[in-house]
Amino acid sequence: MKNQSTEDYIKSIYRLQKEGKSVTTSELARHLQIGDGSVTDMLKKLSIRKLISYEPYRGVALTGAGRTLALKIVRRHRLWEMFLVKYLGYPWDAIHDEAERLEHVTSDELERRLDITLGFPKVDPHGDPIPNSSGEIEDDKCTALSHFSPGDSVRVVRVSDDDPAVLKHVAGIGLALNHSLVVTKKMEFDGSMSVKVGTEEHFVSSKLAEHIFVQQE
Amino acid sequence: MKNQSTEDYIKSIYRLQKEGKSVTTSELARHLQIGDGSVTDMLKKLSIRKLISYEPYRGVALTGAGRTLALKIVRRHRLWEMFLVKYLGYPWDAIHDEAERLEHVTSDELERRLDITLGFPKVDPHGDPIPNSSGEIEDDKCTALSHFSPGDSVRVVRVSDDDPAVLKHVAGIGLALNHSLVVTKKMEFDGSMSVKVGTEEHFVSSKLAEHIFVQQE
DNA sequence: ACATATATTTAGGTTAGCCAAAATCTTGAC
DNA sequence: GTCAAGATTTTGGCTAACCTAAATATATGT
Repeated sequence: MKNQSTEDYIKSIYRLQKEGKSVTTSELARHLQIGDGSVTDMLKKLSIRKLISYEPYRGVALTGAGRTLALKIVRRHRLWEMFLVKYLGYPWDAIHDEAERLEHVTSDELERRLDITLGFPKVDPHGDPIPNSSGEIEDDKCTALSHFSPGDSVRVVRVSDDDPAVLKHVAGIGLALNHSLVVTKKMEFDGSMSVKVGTEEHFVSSKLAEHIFVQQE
Repeated sequence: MKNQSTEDYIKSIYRLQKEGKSVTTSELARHLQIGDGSVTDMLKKLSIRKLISYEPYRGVALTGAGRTLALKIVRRHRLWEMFLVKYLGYPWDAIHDEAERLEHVTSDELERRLDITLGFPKVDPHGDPIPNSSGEIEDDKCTALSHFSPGDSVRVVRVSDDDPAVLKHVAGIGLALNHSLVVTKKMEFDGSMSVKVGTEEHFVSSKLAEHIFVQQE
């Protein structure tokens, strides 16, 4: 489908841009698992359609229209994720790919009705904010767990959905959105820590701690 | 998408085959709104993939695998229709096109969960039977309203979803699935009739009567 | 500043699915 | 049985999105 591909590019550019990475051809190619040459082709087309500004050899940036489209796709993706969990009982580590497909076939009407049925959710099941219908999105004010120290009491606000295995593991140690935990130990040499969830104590590698985002309580 | 197109062809062939029409190239082309030559191309490909048996100049028929695929798509379509009505509050005349898109991006797992959440529905919102997960479908034992005569008391079992306007009109005169009605008059010269729905009397053109399927009570 | 490593673009080629027009087959009237 | 009308297939072409390899631009270390 024409849409499919366009939307994938725009979404990836949005992601990379947001992560602060410079959005280069090769970065995009890696992200989309597509050859560099193919990406260059597509960037030219997206540029003609005014969804991105593209200067050969200088990387790309979303235009206003591009950003609007990106946020629409993100909104649909996250609404679907919410729906999959809330109505179909999916675990939070199995929703990404389904939503990835559904987002591309979602009409304005369907988007609107999903939003209503779900009760206008503000965040998706991983805690990522859902842009509103006007394309505004709140930037989250949370910090990676890895930045905290023993004694700190925090609440889980978001868990990175980059890797389903991380999500599965997080659920496995009894954590979920809005759960509280206390940092009990921190190994300075490798950044790993121990945290107390309820009455249980769990080991958290530094890698894992970078994927769990929290707010201090 | 590769799937998209394949599934559209297979579904159309299934439909035409079921309606008893001979499934010819031109019939398919008209149904799919595609040029005759393009259809010939595609039929050859589908034939190679053993989804249809195709004899040039002689039309096509689904193979076992083709029929299985067709029923899978029909199942997904009708599950989605059910979902759109039951959970998102869509009116029954606005669900066809949405389901048409959703059906192509539905994994086995999603299909399974939809089925469970909906409570294993046997028919979609228009009364069309939903094939089970093994690809078995009940053939409906209903008759067009147009075949009945004054005095007959019948129950609405299915309404053709060919034309959204028909669905809208049927709802407009207070009819829905499982509602009862009595034929009060029939004009022999044009086949139109009057029916009593609850306390109200409504005119039903012969065209309309051919799209409402009922069982005698 | 220069050479080289790396990133990016260009060029040529592929596949899926479509179209329009030309060629060919089938069928029904006579 | 023949022939024209209608249906079907064939042919040549197009676009979107991809690929690989060659060419070119940028960036880096000294």
